[in-house]
Amino acid sequence: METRRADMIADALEERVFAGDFTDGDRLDEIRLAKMFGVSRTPIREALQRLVSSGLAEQLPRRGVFVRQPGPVELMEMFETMAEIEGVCGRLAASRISEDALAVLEEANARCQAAIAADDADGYYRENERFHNTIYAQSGNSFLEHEALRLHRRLKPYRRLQLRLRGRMVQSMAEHEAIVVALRAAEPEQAATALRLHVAVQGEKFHHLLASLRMAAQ
Amino acid sequence: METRRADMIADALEERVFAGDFTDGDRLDEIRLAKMFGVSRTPIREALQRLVSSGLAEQLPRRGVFVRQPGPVELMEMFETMAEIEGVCGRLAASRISEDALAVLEEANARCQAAIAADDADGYYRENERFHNTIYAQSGNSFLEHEALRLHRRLKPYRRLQLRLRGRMVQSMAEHEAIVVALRAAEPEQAATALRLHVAVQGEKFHHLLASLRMAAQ
DNA sequence: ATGCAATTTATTGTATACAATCTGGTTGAC
DNA sequence: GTCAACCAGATTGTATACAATAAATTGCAT
Repeated sequence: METRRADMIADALEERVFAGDFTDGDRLDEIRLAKMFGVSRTPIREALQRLVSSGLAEQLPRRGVFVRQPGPVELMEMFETMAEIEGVCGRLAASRISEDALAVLEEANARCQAAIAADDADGYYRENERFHNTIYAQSGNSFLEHEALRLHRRLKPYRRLQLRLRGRMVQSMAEHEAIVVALRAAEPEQAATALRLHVAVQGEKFHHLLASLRMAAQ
Repeated sequence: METRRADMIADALEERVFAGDFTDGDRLDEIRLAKMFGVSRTPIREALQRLVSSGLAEQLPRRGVFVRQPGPVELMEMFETMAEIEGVCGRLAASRISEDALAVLEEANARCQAAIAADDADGYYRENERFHNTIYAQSGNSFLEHEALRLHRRLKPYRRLQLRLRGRMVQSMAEHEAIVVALRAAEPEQAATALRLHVAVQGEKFHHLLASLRMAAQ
């Protein structure tokens, strides 16, 4: 349970950054935020430090902290890194995954299919996340798992966007199937490649999305 | 330049944790530290939060922050993760590395050789670090580079220990040579494997070291 | 003597007060 | 008119004061 106000405020601020209430370059004014949350500057400052340490904001000493949304280049880099890390998880999982976990993956995929049929985007996303988290865990390396979860969390808003593209969900499902096949066959390189591609495609799709948004803006 | 006291204190505390002045489970008493550094609790608390966010300490709400040295299992997990990430950097670098960077790698290796001949452990370590940092950078993905640097920094003290094993430095050098060959040949998988093995061996050696230390303790 | 409970003490979390420094604009010299 | 120095206001960084909560100690009953 979160009992520290600073932590609750940090969560709230992260939400609002993701939601776009605060956008890139905005200064996070301590006094303003303090009034906004009805607390003193102290817990605000602690919360801001947490944002900084998780990369959502940047601190210029004696000048303040500014939200720092990643630009297109950094986003692509983050997607590439995520793809590589998921590939690693897959390669390790291929030789370590349990039968139960394989069942969980297949179940998640089945529910994803159902969600597509029902046009339930939230349900799809929830099961999709479950699929990926399971693979992280089955890497058998909890340190790596946590790193993967961290990055996943950071990319969440963007990953989600990309799913809105027409036909992306069915394609994504096909990729999931291929991943399970490789894992069940205990083929490390195949699993790694399948996962790497799966996430890399997400990055590409996202890139296309960005490009089309930019076109639309002109 | 570091002008904020909190940041300087954070650096100092990290040093002392690495040096073993504070060991696993120790509570980092705010008042004690405040007196020790001659400041108030405020900058101490900021510094402690930095330690927590970098994983060197753990915070139990309303109870304090405690240093948290990784145990043998977590250390092996960290080494494995480092090995995988370096492998990834190598694979990406194989198709992206510049001629200049290749020259830097070869120069670093030459200086490593010289340091071995001169029995200069510090020099060896410095050039070794340069070697690895160059590969991170040549992954062409600065986000990945930063992640690699972060982990590297975290493992630094342990990596260093392992070099003290007899014959390890010459073996390590041979591995470096193989890595450069793979990179120059632009062979992604070969480079990835060479780097993965190189770091994985470090983990193994470190494990042996731990085991022998444990034997000696009995 | 031991186990439990109430109180006391110590420590963290938050609020406020003060110091240091950065920003922006104004003034003055050239 | 341009540029630099300086002053006023605002904002961050640090110190201290207060509140809330967890640990420790004492006292009591068994």
